[in-house]
Amino acid sequence: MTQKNFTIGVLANKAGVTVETIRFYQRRGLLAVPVKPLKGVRHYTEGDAQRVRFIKEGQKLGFTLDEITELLSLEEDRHCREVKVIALKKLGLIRERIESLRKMESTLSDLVERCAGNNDSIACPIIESLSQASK
Amino acid sequence: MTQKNFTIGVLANKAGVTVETIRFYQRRGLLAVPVKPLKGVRHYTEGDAQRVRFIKEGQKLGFTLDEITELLSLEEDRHCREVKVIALKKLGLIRERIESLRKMESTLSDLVERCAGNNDSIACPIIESLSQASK
DNA sequence: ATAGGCACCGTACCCAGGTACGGAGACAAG
DNA sequence: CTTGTCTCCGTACCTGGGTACGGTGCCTAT
Repeated sequence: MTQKNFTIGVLANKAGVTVETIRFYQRRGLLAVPVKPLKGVRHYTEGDAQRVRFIKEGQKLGFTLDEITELLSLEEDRHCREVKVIALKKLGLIRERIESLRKMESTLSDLVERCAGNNDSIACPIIESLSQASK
Repeated sequence: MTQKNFTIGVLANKAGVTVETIRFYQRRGLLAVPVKPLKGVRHYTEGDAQRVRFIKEGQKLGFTLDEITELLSLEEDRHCREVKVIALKKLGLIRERIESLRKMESTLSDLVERCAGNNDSIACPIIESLSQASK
């Protein structure tokens, strides 16, 4: 379980990232740097691989590395409440971003629809709209 | 119309950005640098203010500065077709982003719902999910 | 014992869209 | 005519999440 059994390159491979990314996570404090024997290279465990996968899953849900650091610190013991708070905040942010993009989508699709797309029309509605600066 | 009438600070104010931003747009080639009289400061026109507002409107619709540069170059004459192509590409990207965020939102809201939020439960579904690394 | 391939480490660079700093010149008010 | 506020200009820095480089050390197979 605590057995150190593979090198950084193998760890990177197992977790689906590059060696540079592992080292980057170590610098960011997301991943511990294992003790280096006076002669030889550092050794990593299955737990390290699991941790990197946790980070990647967190990113897929939209969490930043700072948030993931916090989530990792809440991994052990019962911290459901704290975790839920972080998740709800992220959920709110995601919904805001969706709403903001939805507005862009709506305006832009309307403009595109109104744009003939031939170069004959009096004026391009898209250009017109940008020039209006309606605020 | 072509009358040069105000300074960079006034331009920034009119357009709702900072002086630094104006200078940044000049470096990026979005905005021309007016001739500087041998003695004195550069002067800007209402057209410059209009152009900065165009840039800001473009950003609100999700366009990058590079895309806005292109849109600005298509402002004059009839380039409706080319403009529409750019807008459609952007629209596609926005829709992709919405879809990606929607998936996050769905997964995360499901997890949040399943999370009791008290620290008593056996295991936090959110932490569990991140640890699964289901890919 | 030596060659090739990793590991180690510090540091610099990438993207986008700015923001900040600092010295020097210009200009308007008092 | 001096003081204070702009302007001008080059350059460095910021966020986030990495990617790249280059010299050296270590390990393994031949």
